Amino acid sequence: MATLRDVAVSTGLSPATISRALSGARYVDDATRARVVDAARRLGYRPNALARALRAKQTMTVGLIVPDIRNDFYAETASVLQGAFEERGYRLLLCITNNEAESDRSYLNTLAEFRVDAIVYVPSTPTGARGLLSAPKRIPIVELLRHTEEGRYDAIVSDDREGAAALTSHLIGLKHRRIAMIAGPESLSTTRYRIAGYREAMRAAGLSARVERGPYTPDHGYRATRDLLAHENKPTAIFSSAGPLTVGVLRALKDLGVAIPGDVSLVAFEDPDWYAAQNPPLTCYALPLREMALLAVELVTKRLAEPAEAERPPTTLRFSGHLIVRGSSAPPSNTPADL
Amino acid sequence: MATLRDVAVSTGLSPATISRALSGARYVDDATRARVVDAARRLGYRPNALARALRAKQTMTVGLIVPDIRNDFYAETASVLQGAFEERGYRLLLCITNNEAESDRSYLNTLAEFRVDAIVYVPSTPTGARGLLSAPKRIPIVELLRHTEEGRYDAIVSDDREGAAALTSHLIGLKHRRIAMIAGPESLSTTRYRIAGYREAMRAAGLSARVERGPYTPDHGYRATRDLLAHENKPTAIFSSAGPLTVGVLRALKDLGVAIPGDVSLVAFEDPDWYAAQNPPLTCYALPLREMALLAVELVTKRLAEPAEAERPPTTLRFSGHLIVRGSSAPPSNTPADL
DNA sequence: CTGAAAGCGCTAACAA
DNA sequence: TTGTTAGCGCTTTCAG
Repeated sequence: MATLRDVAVSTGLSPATISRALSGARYVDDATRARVVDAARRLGYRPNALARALRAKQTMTVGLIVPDIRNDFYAETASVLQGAFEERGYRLLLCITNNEAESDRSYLNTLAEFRVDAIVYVPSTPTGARGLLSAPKRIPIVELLRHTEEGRYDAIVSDDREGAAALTSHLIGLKHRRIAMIAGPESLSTTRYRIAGYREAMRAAGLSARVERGPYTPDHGYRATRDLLAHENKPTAIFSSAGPLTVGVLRALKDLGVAIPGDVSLVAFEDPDWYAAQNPPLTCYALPLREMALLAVELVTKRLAEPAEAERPPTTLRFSGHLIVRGSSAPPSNTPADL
Repeated sequence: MATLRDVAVSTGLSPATISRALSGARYVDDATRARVVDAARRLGYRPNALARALRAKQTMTVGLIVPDIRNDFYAETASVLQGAFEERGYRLLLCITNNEAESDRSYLNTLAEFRVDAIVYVPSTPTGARGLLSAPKRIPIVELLRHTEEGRYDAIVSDDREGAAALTSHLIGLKHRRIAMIAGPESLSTTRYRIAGYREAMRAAGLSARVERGPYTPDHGYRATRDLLAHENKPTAIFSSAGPLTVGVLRALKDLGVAIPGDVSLVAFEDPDWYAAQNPPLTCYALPLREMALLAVELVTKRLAEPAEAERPPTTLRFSGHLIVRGSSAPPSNTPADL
């Protein structure tokens, strides 16, 4: 691989001049630059980003830690982040934790070793980036979508409580009384808030809650649904709190021959593309994912660019989504709603 | 940020010893190592991966270039790759091209500058990694899922032609005669092969083909479907050649009040989770994505590890998927199939 | 088993 | 405008 020195030798100039000609725009004779650029091309020279980063003390790389890239929720987020950072000249180092707390710790450290300029972090732990405590240098971290107990970092989160309450209230408004929720693991902040919102809405209506906890997988959605419908007093409505769960719920309802919304109403958190394409399309609570991700980029680049920003205390921004009523929710069959 | 030298000073040892104690396992006294490890922890020392890579001439980083991470097809692939490379100690640098050829070129070069040890590349151009031609050093590249004209790299691809033919033949077997295909842009190898497979099956049955080309987006799927159903001689079956297209197709059919499979049968390429959860579940052609991705990792690490492998000529491996018949395909209503 | 010295490829003072 | 020098943080001979 050709180095800057090779270009220097081949042109009879000094390395410094090559460097200036190729990156530092100023102080180079036009003719010289032309000669350099030409030689560089001929030699197939590619600057070594590592060496450059080592000198410059910045890698132009941002670490992204997400729980699961197959989940549209995070895929959409990653996609937006990648595009926005790309525009600003940053690369993205992707880490996938599968919702495992131990992975969080390990990736956070790996990213620190790689000297990423910043980290966008969707935490899978209640405790957060404390595994980084070793690193004295404060590397900007923004927590996205989920957040941790300690308020040491910027956080951009959704109002999960409100969303869950909105979905639940919608069902209650349709006169459902036995509404079950299928939730994720309680170690995650989103899960806790969604459960809280659901419980509050139920309590306010004098109804008793029923929550099925488990991992954020189709399997859990499937099993929970079958469990819920296996017993007496089965729910007339189900609230699925995440995309992967919904996949399982739908499969289970199909396998059981349960009609939506005829036998059971279904509402869900988030709004991946395919929800609207369902038959019937799913009532859901949609979050402004794109805006949230873009704000994360904004926040990070601001902290990176302005030294003064580095010391500003961390802020938490909370975004609201909105309820989208579609065909999957209707009054329970034996209790017509008075519309 | 603490450096190796800081640890050296703090222990009264030399940098060389610290380095050996922390990475090079051999030739260090146990007591010394303990002292070093302790000091390192106390100082919050994190080795600088950049400096290490610069010296070692390997970054332990693999570049991944995919067209669209929101597409389950690539999300699943990325997820498997990330896990497998992680296990082998490699990080993943993620690039998303949005199916734009120019992005391919630019990312390929960025990755070269970053001195990634290898690249897993899902190409969005017909020409391929020729934008890398500048780099004399041969960096291992494996083309995944799609491939390019030049056979200069290892390639792991699916038998798209066979898959498309299988889906089409399935519909023909059900006695459909007007079968339309909704396809992607012809610049992509997958598109060309899928179209070819479809055309061949149609021709073999003496039927005339109808292909709607466009970008791999729900929008294109939506518009194409509406177009197809707007005219006389509308198709009795639709073949959607990718997940994002299917989202649009389903939405259009719903908006038009067209029943599946009553009015129109629908079959699709690939098999994201939610296909099976559809109502009716979608007949599709599923590819062994996981196996393909794992093989890519295998191939890359082999080339990386064994110097002899570096010179082995590139191979192309083609994987077959299998047809999964589900509820979305049935005989056309006015022409009952003789089963 | 440990230390000294050199250098990976680049950039940024400082001189010329 | 161009060249010289030093050094980012690490590993790796080569001596001791």
